[in-house]
Amino acid sequence: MLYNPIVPELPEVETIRKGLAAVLPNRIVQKVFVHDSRLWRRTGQDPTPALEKTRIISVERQGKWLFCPLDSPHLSTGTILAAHLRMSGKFLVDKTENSATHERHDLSHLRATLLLSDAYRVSFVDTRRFAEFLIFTPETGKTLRARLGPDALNISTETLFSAFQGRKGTLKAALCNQHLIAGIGNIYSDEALWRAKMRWDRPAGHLSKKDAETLSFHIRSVLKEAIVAGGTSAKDGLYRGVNEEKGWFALQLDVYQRTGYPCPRCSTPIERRQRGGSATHFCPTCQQS
DNA sequence: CAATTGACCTGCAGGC
DNA sequence: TGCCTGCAGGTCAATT
Repeated sequence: MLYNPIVPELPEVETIRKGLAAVLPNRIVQKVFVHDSRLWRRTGQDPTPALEKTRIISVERQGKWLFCPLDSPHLSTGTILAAHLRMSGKFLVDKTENSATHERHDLSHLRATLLLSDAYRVSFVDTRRFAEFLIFTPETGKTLRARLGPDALNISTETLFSAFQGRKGTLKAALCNQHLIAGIGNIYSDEALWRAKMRWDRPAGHLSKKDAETLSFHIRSVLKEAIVAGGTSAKDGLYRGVNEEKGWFALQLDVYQRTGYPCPRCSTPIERRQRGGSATHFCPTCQQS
């Protein structure tokens, strides 16, 4: 059986955000257990004590980041708890009196547990230990937020066009560059380029307005369709929603991890190129613009 | 400044 | 059976 770890990108993070947003807002963090201090490596400090007795205001998302604004008399106004799932981070939400969830799930990579009011429990599992948590104030988070590009979900022609202007790297690299546009990774860059019939190795800076219109349309539509499907999970893959549910967008993928299969448009076998640490999938025949 | 490469991690498939 | 290698890839620091 093929092992296909599916890494969370915008649609997967958005699906998780919705799941968390159904429970977290207005609940109080009663207790925090951090089982792996590497989770906080960016600041090097475990802010667990400061988190307790705070109220979670909402659960928001920009790109692949989750942001939870907090309300506490002990924290300065605007303090935010942020999480990035990186490769394999997963949230599970259940109630403490319902131990079945935890018994069912493999918790050997449990990294943190948050106990909330009304007996809700949020478990954070991360096999590969790339995920990170971060607490920042508007002041300390300025750099992070400023370096993050506009969210890809509703990216406009104008925004895409100006973000790619002057770039000499490939379209693929620009699409995956979170400083330019936030939320797209390896799956959805391949899928958007296939839908737009564009070569992955075109210089990003050469896009015309018309090209930017075409590409931004396909970015928006592939991301929205994937969100409707609940994201992409693979057989035995890593991504799950907060209630352990799989997403079904894998059934709608046209090129990603479909090397050798016929292109849905022209039947040419899909090709694969290694690009740095990741692979690009494309149709050599009908992705020529 | 922009682009590229290696490090960080772990589990599994496939080869021998 | 078990060891070894390659692959999955988001982000950042270091390098070109």
